[in-house]
Amino acid sequence: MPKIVDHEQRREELTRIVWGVISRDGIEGATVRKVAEAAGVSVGGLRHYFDNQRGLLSFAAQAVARSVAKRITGHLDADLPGMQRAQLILEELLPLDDNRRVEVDVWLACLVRSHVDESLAELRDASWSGERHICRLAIASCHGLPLPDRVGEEFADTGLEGQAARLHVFVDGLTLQTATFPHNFTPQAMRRIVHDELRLIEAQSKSLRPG
Amino acid sequence: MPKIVDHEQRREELTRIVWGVISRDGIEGATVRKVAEAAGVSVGGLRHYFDNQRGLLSFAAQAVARSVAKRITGHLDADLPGMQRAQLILEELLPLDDNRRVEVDVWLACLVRSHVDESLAELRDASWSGERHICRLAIASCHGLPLPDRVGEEFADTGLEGQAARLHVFVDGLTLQTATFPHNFTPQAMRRIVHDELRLIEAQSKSLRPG
DNA sequence: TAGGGAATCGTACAGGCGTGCTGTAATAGG
DNA sequence: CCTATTACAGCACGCCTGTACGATTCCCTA
Repeated sequence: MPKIVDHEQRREELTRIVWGVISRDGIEGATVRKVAEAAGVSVGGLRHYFDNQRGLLSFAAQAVARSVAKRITGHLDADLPGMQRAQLILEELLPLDDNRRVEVDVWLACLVRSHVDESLAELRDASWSGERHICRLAIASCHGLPLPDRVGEEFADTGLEGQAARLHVFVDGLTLQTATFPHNFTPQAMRRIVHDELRLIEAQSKSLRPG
Repeated sequence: MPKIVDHEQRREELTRIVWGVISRDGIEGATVRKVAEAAGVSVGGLRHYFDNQRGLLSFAAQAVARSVAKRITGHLDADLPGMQRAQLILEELLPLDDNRRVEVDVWLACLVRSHVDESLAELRDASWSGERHICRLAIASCHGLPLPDRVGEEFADTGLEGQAARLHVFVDGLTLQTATFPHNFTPQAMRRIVHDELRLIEAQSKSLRPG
């Protein structure tokens, strides 16, 4: 058996190629031919790893979620001050460098396409839950509270839960704007906006939980 | 001269059709054939009003901006309490009913496509400026300050300008989330979220501008 | 060393796409 | 009534798409 290539690893490699094509040409420009050309393989060769185009795009979108989740758990393992950890967690969702910019482009493209393509609906909902979880992690870190363990675990305090929902909206808006108008936001500006927001949340905690 | 139809009015009618197709099938599904079928005309007939597909989509996108602007100026002319006016202004940007939902779908689809399609770049930037202006109008209304006259006119107070930028991010995030996850937001919930945000801004004004 | 399955290639097909072009019905002005 | 002009229909062309499938190359195993 000439299993010269690691099947899963090759899929990951090809996924990076797909990200690049989506980021450059949009999701409607991510045709099997373009992806194959960018990867330096034939269209037939691509289909040994992905049954069809839908599977290709779906896998690429899932890979974004995995990539983000991996980086975030890395920050959770590190021993950092709460505010700094919250900052780093949220920064993983923003287009602060080329890698994250590509991921954001893919995320946004798939999110919008999920309006039409039902094969992305499940992933879209998972993305929502994951993002909300990330916001809860940031809120908990910000206030020095114990971090929620699993996705979907709400705060008992409805005030904190409201803060997480608000932060979720804000982060999505910031992601949308920074991805769509990159010339309006330097990386420093993005970090500053996140920082200011976290300070605001921290300040609100004092009025919510006096003592 | 058999000018039986008003050219401009017919373009507006067809534009509504285009909105519906984009909302249902996405912008990549808005082909000239589908639009023609939805409008009950032939592809050739469509081309008497729009030179090509790009012009069709571009006009439809511009029409969204015009439609929103028209409703907002209506609220500005009305004599209302500041907070209520700010609320109504911002609500025009959200998918609170079927009409606005379609507009939001078109807006979002065009915004994302503008990443790739340079023919939408100008409109995208105009949309940004217009939205920022709307946020400034809301901030001014909220604080009982005189409204800025023209698009692009910044507040002299950098604190107010920062509030407008923050509100802009928040509104974009709320629009994205409510458009993408409509089952998570009832119209009442959307209004409530906007209301809470305006109250927060109002409260911040007291600390920013004591007296 | 022989063979077999994995990996990849290249082509073919059917369908949808934007767009150009021609034909035709209908009306307002002379 | 005649005719120029508008509104629209419909077809044709070339391109690009996703997918199916047979051919080919290559490495590992027996």
